Amino acid sequence: MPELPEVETIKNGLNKLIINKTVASVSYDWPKSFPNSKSDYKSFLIESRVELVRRRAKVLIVNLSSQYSLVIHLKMTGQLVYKDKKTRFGAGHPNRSLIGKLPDKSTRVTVSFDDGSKLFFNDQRKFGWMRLMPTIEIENLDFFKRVGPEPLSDNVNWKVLRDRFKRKKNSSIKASLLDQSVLAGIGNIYADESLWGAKIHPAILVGTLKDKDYQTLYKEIVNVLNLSISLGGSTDKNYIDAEGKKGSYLAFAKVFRKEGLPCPRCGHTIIKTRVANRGTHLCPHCQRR
DNA sequence: CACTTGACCTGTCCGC
DNA sequence: TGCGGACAGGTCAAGT
Repeated sequence: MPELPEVETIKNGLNKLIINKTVASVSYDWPKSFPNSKSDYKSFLIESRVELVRRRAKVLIVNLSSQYSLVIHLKMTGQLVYKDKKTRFGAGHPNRSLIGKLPDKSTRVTVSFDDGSKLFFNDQRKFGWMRLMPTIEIENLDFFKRVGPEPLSDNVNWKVLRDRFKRKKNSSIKASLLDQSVLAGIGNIYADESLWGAKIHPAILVGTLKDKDYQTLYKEIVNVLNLSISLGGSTDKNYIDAEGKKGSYLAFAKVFRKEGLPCPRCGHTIIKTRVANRGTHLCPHCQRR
């Protein structure tokens, strides 16, 4: 899915595109993608106004004037794409092939605003969801009660990272980075990229890490996430932002999907293996066990 | 408890 | 071409 940088990019886009718009109607064709009762969305989504779009971990929160919010998880293949009435996606338009023909067969939910513009929730694999709930109850969701701190928050530093990893000492470092209750927002791409930056083998057990490792790893996580946000995230297959644009981070990635290519640091061949049951990319020379 | 595996889905790619 | 299996950015429930 969209990881932290992709969700952040979508959030920024939506804050430019849908603030103060009023919902006119909603339609959906896959109930699990929109698990809300008809009376709820008629009362608290229709005719309510979008006030603010926020992000926590990989989750988007659209605050509505009804005191309800849409809580959205895009999981692996979810997209949130805005399309207004006047933009023409004619031949030659850069986003034509991506959003010109929406809705399409992957469109699960369509939110229509009263000015005729629409927000499409597309999701090929149907893992994602868009749930309506009272804004004050969001913090009580199990996920939000357990989720770890935001890695780019001012309150987080390498010592926080070390403390968060304490209870994971018998897990691999990669599995721990993917665990949202340890640290929020990191997924498979940025786990591999930051471990390469820190020269740490993904299968190393957390219990063997030294303070120096945490210092380096924390710095790499911040660098990698910030770089990706500045590049609009990573587009591997499905990801596009709220305007239909792809992200360009993977052109700068060092190991993710780079198996068979030389390591940009030492020239040894990058390999792909399996750690924590996930495809894992690393340089076997720089990242020793 | 901590940790791993299977399930949720569709689509694509690769080997036979 | 067709078919089976593995795999894909995430998370949860159920297993050990």
